[in-house]
Amino acid sequence: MKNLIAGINKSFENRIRLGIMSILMVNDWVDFGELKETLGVTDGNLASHITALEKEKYIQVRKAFIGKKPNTSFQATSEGKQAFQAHLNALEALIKGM
Amino acid sequence: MKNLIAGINKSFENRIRLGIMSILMVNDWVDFGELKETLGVTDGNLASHITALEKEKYIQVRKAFIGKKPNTSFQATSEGKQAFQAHLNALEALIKGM
DNA sequence: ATATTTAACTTTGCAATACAAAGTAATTTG
DNA sequence: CAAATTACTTTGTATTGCAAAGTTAAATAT
Repeated sequence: MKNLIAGINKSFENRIRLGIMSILMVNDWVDFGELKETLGVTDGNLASHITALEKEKYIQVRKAFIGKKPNTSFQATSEGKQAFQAHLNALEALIKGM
Repeated sequence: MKNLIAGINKSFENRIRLGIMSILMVNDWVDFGELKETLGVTDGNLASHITALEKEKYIQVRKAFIGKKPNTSFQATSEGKQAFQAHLNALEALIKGM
């Protein structure tokens, strides 16, 4: 029984960030509005969590226009997917016992 | 894709609390020292997380003497096990996608 | 019999985090 | 021109997390 929580990634501890990454693991280019609605958070709160994940280079941003409306969408980077998968593995190892 | 993170239990978001509960899911009456060593945390920090879980009635405490040394050990309550299992289920649902 | 050690905290103090709410900017639609 | 929409940013506050130091009580070493 050693180093049990070492693999847990601080960046993914928060449930909103956990939610964002989960969504982006299986969906490409999900936009701000959809994330916001899916997670049920305020836009300011979502924006700050997104910024945090961006800083770690776990997600990347694309700004575009859909029709005439501005649209910001997000994708997990391969680094992000890798790190998140590692986090999930650590979680699983933790749960399944030592 | 709805209510994705609703089942995530705030009490288990923190990795130390996650670690404590994981250990107590499969081990009965684990003592302070072992938790501390296994998780690699300071005693003050561990104590505070334990207090938090205790307040939620997710774990219970037993104070005893082993030989002549005082010994405090912990067990997950059935409420705690249930709540933690629900948390894990929520995590799994989240990860496996909607 | 003092002094030190050990276990398990508690307190202190500070830095980081989380979040809502309000404010902002650049369109676009009424 | 006014109101709405998108996507933020800023502000302010409350909570959390954590290390380090202090505390208590009993145990052991000198």
